[in-house]
Amino acid sequence: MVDREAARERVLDAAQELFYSRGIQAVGMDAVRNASGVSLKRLYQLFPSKEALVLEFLQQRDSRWQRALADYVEAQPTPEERIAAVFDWLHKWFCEPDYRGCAFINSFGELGAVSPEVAEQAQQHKRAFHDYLARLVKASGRPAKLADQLALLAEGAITTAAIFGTPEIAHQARDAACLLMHTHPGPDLPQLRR
Amino acid sequence: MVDREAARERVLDAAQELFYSRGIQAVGMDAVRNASGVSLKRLYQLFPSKEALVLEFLQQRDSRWQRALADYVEAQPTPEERIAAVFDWLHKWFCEPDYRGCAFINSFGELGAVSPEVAEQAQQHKRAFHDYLARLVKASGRPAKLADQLALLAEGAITTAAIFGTPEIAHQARDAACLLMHTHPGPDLPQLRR
DNA sequence: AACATCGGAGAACGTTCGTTCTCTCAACTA
DNA sequence: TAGTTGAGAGAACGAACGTTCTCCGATGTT
Repeated sequence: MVDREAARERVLDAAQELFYSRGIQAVGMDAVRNASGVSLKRLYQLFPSKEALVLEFLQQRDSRWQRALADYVEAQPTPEERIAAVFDWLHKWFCEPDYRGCAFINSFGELGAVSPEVAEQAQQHKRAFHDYLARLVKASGRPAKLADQLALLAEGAITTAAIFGTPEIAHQARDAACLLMHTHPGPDLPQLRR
Repeated sequence: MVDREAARERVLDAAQELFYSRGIQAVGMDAVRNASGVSLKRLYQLFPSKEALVLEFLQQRDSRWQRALADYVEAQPTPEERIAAVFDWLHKWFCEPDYRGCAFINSFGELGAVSPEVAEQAQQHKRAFHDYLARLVKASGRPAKLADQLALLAEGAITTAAIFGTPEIAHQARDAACLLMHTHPGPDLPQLRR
C-alpha cells in the first residue's frame, strides 16, 4: 500500500461504518484497523490520534450528508416542492437498513460534555442544516420563522425514527411542514413574483 | 451507614448528576463512589453491576421527568392550555443551568447500538411522552395525528436546545404547536362538547 | 549480491476501568 | 472480655484500549 490518499480513504470509510453503527467509544482503533486493512502504524501516520480521526469522520459525514440532501432537494423545481423534498429525503434516509439517527446528535450525547471539539462539530452541522432550510424558505417568500419550525420537525423526526425505527415518521413531519407552510403567507401566486 | 435505602438513594442521586452531565461511559464507578460517599463494596451490594445501576438511573429519570411534566401541565384548566403548557415546561427545563438534552437520547446515542436494554428504555420513555401528548390532544377533541406532530416539535426542541444551549427554541416550538392546533378542527366551543 | 528503506503484523506498554479481595476496625452478642 | 459480624478504604486483578515499538520480509538501488 503505497498510496497515502487511498489509505486515508479506506480508513475513513471504515470509520464511517464503525463509528456510526456502534458509537465512537465502542469502536477501538484495532477495529478500525481490521475493517480498513490499514496497519496501526500507518493509521497513526495518517491520523495522529483517535480524536483526530473522529473529527475527520464527523467533517466528512457532514459534507457527504449536506451534498446528498442538496442533490435530492434541488431536483425539485419550485421552492415549495423543495421544502417538502427535504422531508422526502429524510424518509429515504430513515429507510436505510443501518439507519441509527444523526451521527452528530449521537456523538454529542456521547462526547459533547467532554470534548468541546465534538460539541462544536455538532453545532456546525446543525447550523448548516438550519441555514439550508432558511434559504429554501426565503426562496419561497415566507418568513424566516418558518425555517425554525421546519428545523424542529426535521430534528424531531430524525431522533424519533432512530429510536423507534419507524421511517414513516418522516411523512408525519412532512404533513406538519406543509400545514405550517400553508399557514404562513407566501406570495399569492405559486410562481413568479418579483 | 446502616440504612440500605438511604444508601441506594445517595447512589442514585449521584448517578443522576454524573451520568446526565458527563455521559455514561465517561463516568467510572469510582466517580459514583466519590460523589455518593458509598463504598465500592456497598455499591456492588446495592447494584450488581454498572449496567444495573445505569438501568435504574434511566428508570428513575423517566418517572421523575414524567411527574415533573405532569405536575406543571395539570395546573392548567383547559386542554388547549395544557398542550401549550407542555412547551412552557420544556422552556423551564431548557433553562436549568446544567441542561444537556434528553438523557434517553444521549444514552441511546452512546449505548443504544450495543445495549438492547438501554435502547428499550429510550423507547419506553419516548412512548410514554407520546402517549401523554396523545391524551392531552384527545381531551381537546382533536385528531390523534396532532399528537404525533406535537411530539416531533418537542423532540426537535429538546435536541436543538441541547446542542445550541438556546432555551428560546421552546417558544418557537410552542408557536408552531399552536398553529398546528388551530389548523386542526377541534370542537367549535372551547369547552363542553359531548 | 549487499545494502538500505519501508511497511505490515502484532507484541508490548501504560493507563483506565469494572469488579473483587484484603485488611482493619467498630459494634454487637454471649 | 472474647468472638463474630459487617462496613469502609483502598489495593489488587483482569480486561480493554490508545499508542508505540520490534521484528521481519519485500522492494528497489548500486
